[in-house]
Amino acid sequence: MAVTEDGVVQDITMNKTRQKLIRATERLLRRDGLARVTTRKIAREAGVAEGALYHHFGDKAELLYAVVQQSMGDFHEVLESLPLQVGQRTVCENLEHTLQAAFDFQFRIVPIVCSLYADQSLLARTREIMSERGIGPQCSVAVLAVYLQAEQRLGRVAADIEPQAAAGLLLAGGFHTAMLDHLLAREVTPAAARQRLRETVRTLLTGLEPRIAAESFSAPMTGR
Amino acid sequence: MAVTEDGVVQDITMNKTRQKLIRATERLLRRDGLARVTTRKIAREAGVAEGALYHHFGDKAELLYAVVQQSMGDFHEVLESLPLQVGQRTVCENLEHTLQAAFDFQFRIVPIVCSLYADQSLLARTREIMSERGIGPQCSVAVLAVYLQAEQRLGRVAADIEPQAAAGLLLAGGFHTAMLDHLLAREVTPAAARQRLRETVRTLLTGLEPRIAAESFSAPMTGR
Amino acid sequence: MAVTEDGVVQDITMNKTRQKLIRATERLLRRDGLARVTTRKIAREAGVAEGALYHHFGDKAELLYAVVQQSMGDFHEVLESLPLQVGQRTVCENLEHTLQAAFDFQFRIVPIVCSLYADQSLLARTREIMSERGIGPQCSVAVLAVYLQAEQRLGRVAADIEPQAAAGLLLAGGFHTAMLDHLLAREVTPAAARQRLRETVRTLLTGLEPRIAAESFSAPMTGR
Amino acid sequence: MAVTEDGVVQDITMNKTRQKLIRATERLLRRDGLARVTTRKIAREAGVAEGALYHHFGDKAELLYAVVQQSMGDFHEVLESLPLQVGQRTVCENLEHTLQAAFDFQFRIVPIVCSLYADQSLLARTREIMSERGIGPQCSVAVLAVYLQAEQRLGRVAADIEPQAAAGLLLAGGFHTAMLDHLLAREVTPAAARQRLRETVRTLLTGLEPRIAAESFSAPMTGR
DNA sequence: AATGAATGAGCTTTCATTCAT
DNA sequence: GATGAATGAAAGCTCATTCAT
Repeated sequence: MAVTEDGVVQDITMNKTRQKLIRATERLLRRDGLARVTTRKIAREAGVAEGALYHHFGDKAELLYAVVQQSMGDFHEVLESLPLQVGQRTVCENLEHTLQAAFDFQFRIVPIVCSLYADQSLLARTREIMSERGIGPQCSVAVLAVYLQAEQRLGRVAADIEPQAAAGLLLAGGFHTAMLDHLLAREVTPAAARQRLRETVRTLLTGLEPRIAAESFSAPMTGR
Repeated sequence: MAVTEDGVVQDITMNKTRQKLIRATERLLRRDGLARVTTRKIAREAGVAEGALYHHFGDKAELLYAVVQQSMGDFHEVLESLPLQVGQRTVCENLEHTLQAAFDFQFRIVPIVCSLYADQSLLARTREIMSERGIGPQCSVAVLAVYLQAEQRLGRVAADIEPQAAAGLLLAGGFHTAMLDHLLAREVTPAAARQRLRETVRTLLTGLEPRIAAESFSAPMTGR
Repeated sequence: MAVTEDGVVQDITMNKTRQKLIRATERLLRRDGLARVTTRKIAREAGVAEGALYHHFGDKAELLYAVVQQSMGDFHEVLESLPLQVGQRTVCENLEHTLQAAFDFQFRIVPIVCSLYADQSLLARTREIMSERGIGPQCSVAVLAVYLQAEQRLGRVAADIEPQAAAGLLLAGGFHTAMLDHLLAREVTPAAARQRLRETVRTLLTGLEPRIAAESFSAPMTGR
Repeated sequence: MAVTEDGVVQDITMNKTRQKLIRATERLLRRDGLARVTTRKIAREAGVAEGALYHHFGDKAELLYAVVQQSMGDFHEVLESLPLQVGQRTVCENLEHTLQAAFDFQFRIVPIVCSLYADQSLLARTREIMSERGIGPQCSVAVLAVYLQAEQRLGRVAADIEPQAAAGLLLAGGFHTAMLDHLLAREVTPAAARQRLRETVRTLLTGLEPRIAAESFSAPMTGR
């Protein structure tokens, strides 16, 4: 037994191999997708024997659950510092900065998250894990919505929009873009990605409706 | 074209065995996920021999692609008719109608499309198919962007937004929502889905930025 | 019923398809090898339906036998005119000319003949066909041996060599070379092939033993 | 190197399962021909699981190649010792000894090597393997040619013949004979085979050309 | 006689899992 | 705990053959 830097007591040898396996699996999942991740590849990538996997996990699925747990755990860390930004700088800057970090994360987990959809029983188990631990993508949306709501109170965001819908749109944009980048094997430079993201934020901030002061008294052109 | 013994006119796409295979595949994909759907199971579910699959489709990937294509159904028509809607009714109505059809489609194909990401080589194969036939999700985005651009020219959409970014955002919203519905096994009533979609469209139309002071006293332009 | 130019009575329609199938099979056998020749490819190459094959042949093996019969039939035609050359021109010229024709033939049938060895039961059936019709590669050897024997009688070939062994060597050289050309995918120009063949013939004509008149009275250097 | 429980020293090539597979394959290849030899049958014949085959060989082709390599056995050694025979005993004896070993090898591999020609893609794969490892039938020809050249320098072989052509002819003779033995299912006693080989060597040594008049009265130099 | 969709056994290969060392 | 050879059940796919038209 030993105590790690985090102060957590753990059996070192056990966790060494266990962690190596989890990290190797995550790396492979990201690179090749679930269907191409075999126990043999995992063992090789982790630098341990194939049989060792079964000392630490009941079967392959349990190893997978461990990876999902760990990946999902990171999910809302991305948005962690957002509440501290309320009222600071401009809303536009805050959103851009946050979504930039979100996108980096989203781009990395697309292959893992999507892989879950290839196996309904794996997806169901993931659902349970998220529910048990109170995590999941909906949490990120919630955090972002809370931020927008706080800015609404400060009058820095329009009062009549639905923060939940806006937050969903913002995160959806990043995830969808990440998926298309993977699907189309697009090579996007950081600068282009940044520019793309900026346009998205600006579009959502200004809205699609024409805003012509002179006409604001006449009947709205896109009313319903 | 050919006439069956029943006197029913049918074209190639109505082939009986072919249809049985596509429908069986869709059923299994939704129920079990791609990783658990084998050619053997598909054939049994369709009530045909395994070899028949390879008479009608070059390989499993092509069958999958046929399922996606068939699922597009209504959405494809809605998308095609979108250019005709330019200047008609309100922008809000047109977007809601289009996104409604999009969401129906997206909800159906999430389990299939996401499954592709579980296998990088299948993803690459899909990329090829799309590239050969000049199709793919980016086409839907493009069609929607063209529509927005046309409305921009008519002054029914703000001149300074990026149609591409706005179109991406709108479709991303639906896809992301569909993914979450599947992941969380949410049971969403059609009415709730409709309401949700309306909020999303409204949010994007009005934008997050607070309206200028002069207007903030008048009734909101797109209140509900 | 009709009579062909060869004076053979045959049902034209039957033989048309039958011949198309045999020729298509031979072509494919040559190009792809037995393992890659499927009934589907044969039918397509012949321009008939797959089922038609079974109207003319009991099964695939029977079609193959027909091809082998036809190919083997050509086997000794190659050496047909050789008996007429006895005593004409030089032995060297006659051999070169004959082996040139033999090689062209051998190069073409290597893939077919070798394919037979991939299936012992096919090889056994071929053995029967050859035995029934009195054909086969050994006949070519025999024809060449008879020629050499005849030249021996005229004193144009050494009296103390075994015609059978010499004939075997000559034909073996061509066949072996043809096999290596196929195996190594060598591209040999007609000129190079001709040169190669000439050296072979010359080597066999002169023999490996040193022939130094002055020493012919001393003990032979390579006697036994 | 490793020592088994029996205290037997063994190296990698002596691996038990590996050897069982190679021997089973050779047996089946000889009995049924490549077209009828499946991985299933090989595993059953070897008494191991089908999957074991893929632990020891990358694919079926590599197993086949291992069979060929193992079959070379004695012949390889004889070929290697050939350079040491230069100037030793008589050329005739050396050739007979070498070709005897060659024929034993050739007779065994005819069913395998010929089978390769039944599948152009397998033939191409073989070509690659040979090219990678710098081996192949042409190497045997080359070694024999080098030997003949060395004997030429010693005056024990005629100076004006082409060693390459002569070496090719000698090995071709054995291969062709082996092919005919298989095709015609000839049962040849070792004594008859020996005699046949002797005649072939003698024929090539003396050549077909009639000896010059001056000598034709003396006893033949290599009579029997 | 000719067609070609349909069949289903069988192919090579993969891979999660076990177990003697 | 760790190892990695061995297992054997599937996987995707092929193909000779049949049969209703």
